[in-house]
Amino acid sequence: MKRFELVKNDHRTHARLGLLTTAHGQVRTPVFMPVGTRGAVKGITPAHLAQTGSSIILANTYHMLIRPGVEVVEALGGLHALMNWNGPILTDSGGFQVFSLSTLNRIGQDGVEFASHIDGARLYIDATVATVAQNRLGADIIMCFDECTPYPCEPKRLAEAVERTIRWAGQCKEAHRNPSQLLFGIVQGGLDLNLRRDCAEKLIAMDFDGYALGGLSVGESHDQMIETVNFTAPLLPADKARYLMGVGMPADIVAAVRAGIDMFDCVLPTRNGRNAFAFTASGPIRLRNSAFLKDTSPVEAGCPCYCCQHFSKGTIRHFFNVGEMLGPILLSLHNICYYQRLMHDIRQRIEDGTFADWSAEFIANYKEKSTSYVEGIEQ
RNA sequence: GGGUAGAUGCCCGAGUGGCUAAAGGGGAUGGACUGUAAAUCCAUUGGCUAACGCCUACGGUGGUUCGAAUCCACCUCUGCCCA
Repeated sequence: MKRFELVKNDHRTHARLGLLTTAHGQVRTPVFMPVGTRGAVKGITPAHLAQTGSSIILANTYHMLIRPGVEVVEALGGLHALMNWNGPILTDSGGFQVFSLSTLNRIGQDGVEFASHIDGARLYIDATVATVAQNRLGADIIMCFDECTPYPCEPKRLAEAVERTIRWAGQCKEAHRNPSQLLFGIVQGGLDLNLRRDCAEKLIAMDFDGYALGGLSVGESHDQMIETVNFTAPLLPADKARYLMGVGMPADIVAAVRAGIDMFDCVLPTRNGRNAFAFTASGPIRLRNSAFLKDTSPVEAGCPCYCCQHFSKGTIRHFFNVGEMLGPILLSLHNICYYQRLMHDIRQRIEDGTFADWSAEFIANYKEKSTSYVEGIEQ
């Protein structure tokens, strides 16, 4: 069975349409995957999630290992039952926590020793542990255990991380016991293009079901990230899915699709939604701002989501102002709906051949509207 | 009428002679967030100014002092207790 079918290549960019087949259904790419780290996409019921056009969602191995643990997930009927999601699920291996919880772990040659961020309990994760856990959780796509590096990063550290990531990838491949689950390798290397190429070549030789780009959107600028994606994506096999992990802002996604990326995940729509930040076609808005006090219009005119169909900006501002949980819930829902509409537009544009101009204009517009986005984070 | 406690910036509230335009909350305003330790975090919040700085401020009026939100006198108002 073919796991990834290339449906169409855009003529003027590296963008492509694809169809990813998993044990729980097919996914049209380019795709955005909402993040449900601990088994739930924060604030959104699976029914509402499906209504946004989401076809595949994420969960996180590290967090599910900490609580409730693999055995409990199994006892509850597996990840799909726990999440009440019958579509495809992808689990991240915990490699991102090597980065995000760097103050709570110690990286060794063979694995990573975590001190639980909940109670300090020791949790050792290596390639085998991560792979076996993901086999048992039962996700449709599982990720190799990798070392996500920070930005900036010492060249020596970066090279060591790439070396470990490659070695661990081989161990993941070896430990992988369930062929109905797709296993993706992860290309690391920071902004070092030679390391990226090296890592990609070695992973490709191991023949994974798909390839991810990791270690990006960790503090570098949009342009730095896209430069790295532009260089690395074409190195990957055309007949396998390409996944840019953790990305990103709408313009990041559009730019990466231009480079030939098929899959994305990001916490921005839900996290920013909880923090009163709404993505809209005419740029981001912050619903806590007093400008919306008596605004009777929806967050985004024409948006079909439940939030925009039934609530005004003024009402949502009120919910945030008084701390009602409905505010975060509604904006999370809207933001995911926005992201899925964006992905739909992207696929449609590739389909009808108007993606190149449209995407260039989209990126230019978005850059203009978001200052922090252009500047990146100075370190 | 007698006694007693108090009056601080938008609000609550610390501060009992100089380090005070005044702690800490709250509220308000703005910002950040990229494979989620985040329904979180950060900044600003008397006036004028680009800034140095100047002015006005701790119930009121006077006073003591080189210097007062802080000490003294009187006044005004508020809470509580007793008649």
